[in-house]
Amino acid sequence: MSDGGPGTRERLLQAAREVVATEGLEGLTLRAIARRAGVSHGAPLRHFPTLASLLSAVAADGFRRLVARIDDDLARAEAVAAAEGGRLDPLARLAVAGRAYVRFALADPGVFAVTFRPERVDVTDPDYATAGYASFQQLVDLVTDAQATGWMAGERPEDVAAVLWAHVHGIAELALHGGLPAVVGHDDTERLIALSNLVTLGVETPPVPDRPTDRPPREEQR
Amino acid sequence: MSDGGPGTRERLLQAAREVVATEGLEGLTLRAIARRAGVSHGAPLRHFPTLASLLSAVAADGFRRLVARIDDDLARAEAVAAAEGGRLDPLARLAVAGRAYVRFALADPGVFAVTFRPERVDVTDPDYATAGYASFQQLVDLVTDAQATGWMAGERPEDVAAVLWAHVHGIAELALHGGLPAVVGHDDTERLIALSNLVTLGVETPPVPDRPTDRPPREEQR
DNA sequence: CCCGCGGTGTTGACAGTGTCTACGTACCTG
DNA sequence: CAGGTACGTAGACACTGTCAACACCGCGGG
Repeated sequence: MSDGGPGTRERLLQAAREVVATEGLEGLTLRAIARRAGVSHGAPLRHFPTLASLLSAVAADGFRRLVARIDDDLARAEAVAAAEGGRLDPLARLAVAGRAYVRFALADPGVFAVTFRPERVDVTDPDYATAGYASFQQLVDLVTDAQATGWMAGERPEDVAAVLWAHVHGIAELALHGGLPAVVGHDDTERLIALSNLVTLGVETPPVPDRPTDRPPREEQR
Repeated sequence: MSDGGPGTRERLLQAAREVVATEGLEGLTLRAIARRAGVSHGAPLRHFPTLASLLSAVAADGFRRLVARIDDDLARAEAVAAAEGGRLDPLARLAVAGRAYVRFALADPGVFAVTFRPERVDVTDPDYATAGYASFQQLVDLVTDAQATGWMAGERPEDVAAVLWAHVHGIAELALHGGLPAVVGHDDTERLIALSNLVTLGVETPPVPDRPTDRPPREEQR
């Protein structure tokens, strides 16, 4: 047998990402995933007991990519600050993490939507739960650092982290599905992110250079 | 004409609210609504061209009740302040409105969930759009008042309102579907609301007395 | 050898969904 | 009284997720 292609299980996960990217949440159906992966409509059930568990696997992977993206943006912003002979304030780091969260949501809206839609995902899936917990813990650590400077000192870091997460998540959902132009008159998400960070943290968002591999150098095609 | 009960159209809307309250978003199906209303599965389509448009009507009504609830809580908090010989700061009014928003979400989770789920609602429905716009405008007015005191002066009030709305909405979604205990270790939503207001507005949330008619005696028009 | 056997995939069911169409009725108006 | 219109029903259609039955295929043990 040729080991050239990935296993069917991986192909199913990739097919799910492609379907949600092109057809949206509505079209994210078990049979559509099977069609995209080139297998029969019953084949996915040999690898996942149910559709929700397949989507949970996609979501857990999304959590892990989110954590990596935030870490990467933090390192990137820190490098900029170091080049100017300084270091990033803990509040500034929180601001960078918040922007990275929203950017991640905008870069992969389908996976992001699946991840936080409890009616599509099996929230009791252990892999999903631990990946989500790790993502939350990343934020708690940033909050703990910030509290050392006196900001929101005395509050439980988990509570502060939950509030900040809710705020940033609300911004992401507004940018994704809220119809920004209809409600605000423009669609400058970056401005709303900066304003959100200013309101919650009282801090300007530090610059983060665009990553070279963010989008393959393909111009929009016709 | 109208003699015995409400018209079929009203019965359908009420049935939709009951179904989502008891069966959740998953069970909110056209045929389930029809069954609950005691009509055949095709009858709803005589009043609404599609399921999404029926849910849009439910959502638009939800928007109007939300506006009324926030106005009511504002008046209530203002009365408390007046009894103590003072008046509410504009930032304090924003805090009261934010708490009212979350409380509304918790009081009617089903309707709230439907209202902000674009895949269930027809967002182009004119009634839905104008009701949603009115709700947003209520917030913009509160923000404009607060800006007169110097807070976030110079920012477009629509932008500030959008950010605050996203924050409060994120808190509501976290409280509803985020599994607060799993992520934070307790389920004290009031504390998270207060903390959110403290972070965004730098202000303690003023007290709002519980309304006596919070769950009104479900009176039917007869 | 071949025999079973577990992993994998296919096919065909089944109940349930939203929506469309055909049909019936009851009521109001000209 | 005739006719049209609003409303409700029943049946179909193409979907969906899930399950059961069947087929293939690489193996290890009699």
